[in-house]
Amino acid sequence: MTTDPKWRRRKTARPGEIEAAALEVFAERGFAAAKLEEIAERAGLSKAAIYVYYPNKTELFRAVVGARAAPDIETIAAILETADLPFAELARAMLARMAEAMSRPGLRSLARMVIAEGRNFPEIAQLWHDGVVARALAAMSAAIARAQARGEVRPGNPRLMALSLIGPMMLGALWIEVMVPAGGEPIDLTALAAEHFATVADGLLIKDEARAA
Amino acid sequence: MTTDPKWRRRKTARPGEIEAAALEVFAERGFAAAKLEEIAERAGLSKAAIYVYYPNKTELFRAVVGARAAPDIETIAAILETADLPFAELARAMLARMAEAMSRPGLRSLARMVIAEGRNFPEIAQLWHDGVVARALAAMSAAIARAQARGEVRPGNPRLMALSLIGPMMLGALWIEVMVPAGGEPIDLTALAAEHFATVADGLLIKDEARAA
Amino acid sequence: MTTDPKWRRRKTARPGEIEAAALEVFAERGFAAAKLEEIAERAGLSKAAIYVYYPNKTELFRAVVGARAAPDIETIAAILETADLPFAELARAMLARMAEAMSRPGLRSLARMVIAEGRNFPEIAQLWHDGVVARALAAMSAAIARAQARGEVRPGNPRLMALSLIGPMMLGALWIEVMVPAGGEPIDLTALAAEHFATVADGLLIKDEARAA
Amino acid sequence: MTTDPKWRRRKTARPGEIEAAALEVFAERGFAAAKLEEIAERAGLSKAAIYVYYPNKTELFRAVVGARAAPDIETIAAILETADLPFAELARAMLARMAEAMSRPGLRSLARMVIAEGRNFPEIAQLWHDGVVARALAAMSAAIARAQARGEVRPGNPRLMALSLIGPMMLGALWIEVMVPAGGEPIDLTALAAEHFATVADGLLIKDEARAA
DNA sequence: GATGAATGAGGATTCATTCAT
DNA sequence: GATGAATGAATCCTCATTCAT
Repeated sequence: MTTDPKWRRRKTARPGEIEAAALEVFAERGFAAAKLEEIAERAGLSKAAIYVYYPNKTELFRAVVGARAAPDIETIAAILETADLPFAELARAMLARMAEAMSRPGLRSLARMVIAEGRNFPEIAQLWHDGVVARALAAMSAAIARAQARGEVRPGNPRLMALSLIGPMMLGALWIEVMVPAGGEPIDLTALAAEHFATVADGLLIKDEARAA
Repeated sequence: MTTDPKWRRRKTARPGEIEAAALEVFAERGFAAAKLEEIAERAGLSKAAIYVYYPNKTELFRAVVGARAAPDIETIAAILETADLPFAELARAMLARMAEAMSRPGLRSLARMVIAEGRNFPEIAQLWHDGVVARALAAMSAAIARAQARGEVRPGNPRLMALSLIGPMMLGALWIEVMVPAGGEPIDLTALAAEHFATVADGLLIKDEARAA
Repeated sequence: MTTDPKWRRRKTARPGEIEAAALEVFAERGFAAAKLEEIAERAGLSKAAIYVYYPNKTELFRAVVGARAAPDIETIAAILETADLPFAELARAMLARMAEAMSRPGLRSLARMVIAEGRNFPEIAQLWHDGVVARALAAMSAAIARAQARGEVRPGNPRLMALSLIGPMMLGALWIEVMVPAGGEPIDLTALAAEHFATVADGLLIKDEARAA
Repeated sequence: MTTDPKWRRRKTARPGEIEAAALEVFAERGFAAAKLEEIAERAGLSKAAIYVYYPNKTELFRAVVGARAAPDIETIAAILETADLPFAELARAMLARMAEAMSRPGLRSLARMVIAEGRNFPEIAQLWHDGVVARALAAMSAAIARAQARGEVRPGNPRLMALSLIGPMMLGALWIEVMVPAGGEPIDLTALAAEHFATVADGLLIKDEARAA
């Protein structure tokens, strides 16, 4: 008759499990509506055990939303800093990478949470601004500016151009997060990346000369 | 005995006042964290009075988030259905109109709220999908398809192209909503619209022929 | 078929009822161990209703322990300030009044609570110090000093003499509060006041023979 | 490999260390508000280790408050039972001893705790009643009765007279415990003992002239 | 219609206590 | 014996909602 222990010491494994469960629940319900009880349940421990690792709900939220996007951002920044590639290659690779990153629900719902709770958690918004969004935007702007200097890209505000590049991928991700569950037509982010690359590289309009030709 | 001006206000004005206050509070705090007490305070009446007009918090939220975007959407759709304009004109006008609409905090925060609460309120996400986003997207896709038929726009998936058009404006709006309060550099949506139009119309890349020339 | 209303508006009556119930429970259990639920029960309302009148447990405690002793103190101070009475009369009357005041459980348990919780609620200790104990002590010291000046009372530190006067009454009250419930022999405070007066009178008074001599 | 000095401490020292820490914490916070964690910290061991020595918080409290006053009581009782001393000497010595005992914070805060928690822990109140207070009171009453029989002390209820003797010292001790931390003027217990002795001596003693007469 | 008063149902947090190591 | 990890049972407090007026 083996005794089934009520619990087992799992000090090192626990924080990860809790954060994973918390990410799920926060993503599903939002910060305020998320119940520690549900997080605890999904993490397979008791409500009180969460307090062994985090002093309160807010800190848990911070830990969950904190820096999780960093790895993805590193990859994208790395691509953009590959200075010797022609800009077209850079842009295509970057969009493809974004499509990939945004296809996984993790980063996507994280981004949605930042949008949702940023007002109530200014430090989290700031964390993401400083650590994620502003960094990505800066890397992209710099790459564009370099390409302009090389004569590959037309003149214009590089920061706004960077928004032109990223915007549709973000919109696609949010669409998947918000509209698809509400019955919206799904979007293939990879296809979007390809189509958007074509648009951004050469424009939508057929040139008059071409038409003329 | 002079009549208290509070009581002269027509009864019919009340729902509008409540919804305005509610929009503010929901936008600032999110659905779950918004308190009816605060809404009532801002609307200048008592918590209980809200229940005269709305059966509960959720219905109030629905009323607030429900159809508010419709007028803006109508304008945009109207532009897009002006069939006889060259696509370039359409796109420029539409982007300018979006910049304008997103410059006012109302629509912007509404959009953010839909993103934030869509998961918890599928019907609201659906309402926005059906009444706002999908309609706008459809109108834009149709305009693109017509332009393709006229030979003004290169071949490609019109829906994805529409996302390329809208995405950056949405991103800009969310940036203003979420990142600027957290210390992010502001964005001029009008400038973004112009720059994005240029990008989308002719692309970022300088053509080899042009370079050669 | 008369409906039995779940509750009735009692705005003005309520605070008093709540404080009475709270005094009981705080006195029985101490601050930390007192449950709002029990207070609510005894006051005949719901836990949440307490929060209509007091923002939290601590404030309720403050309200309960705050100034309740003031009336009794006024009486005692009034006696002591009757400057034209011989000191022996003053002392006898004051001790009798104290016996009376401490015979009612209200003030007695309040005093015990101040002793019990003073460390955890410094402001309450201070409130009692400033409003009750120090005032009484000062009034008594002043009366003694005046009596010394009149040659009725032997020389000596009036403040310490005042403690000699009050101490036994306080001890008697605490005995009733603490030891009697634990099986201690009861004490008749009135008898104690009389006996203590006799003890103290012949010790403080300069003997007639001595004065005569 | 040097032995960690922590482990050299003899096991038997532990209960004492725990009780010392517990006394501190119970005195500072009261029973209910005292946290085992804080006691453990101050005792330099883990919360769980306390359970090796005491089955629960209540028992620890009992152990702490239980018999600690006994030595002091013994001294006082011994003085009082020195039957051959004149009562004036007895009283003076006893008051001086009380002043001394109450000048140390240990006994003083213990007394305060008994007053504070007596209601919630009747057995502790009883323990103190039987082992400390009633014993002291009985010894003192007996001494007074003997002095009355010897004609040194005026007639009257010896028990009430004993309260007259002890009361001011108790009040002084409580003042130091409760009011001084709240900004009250300090009291010199030794001076109080002297002054109170003077007050009480000339009041309790049958005057020489009277005896002579 | 309007509101102040009241409440029930919850949810975060705390802490004495237990258990596996 | 000692402890870090874990938990269950509270308990405070909040807030949407209801009701008598």
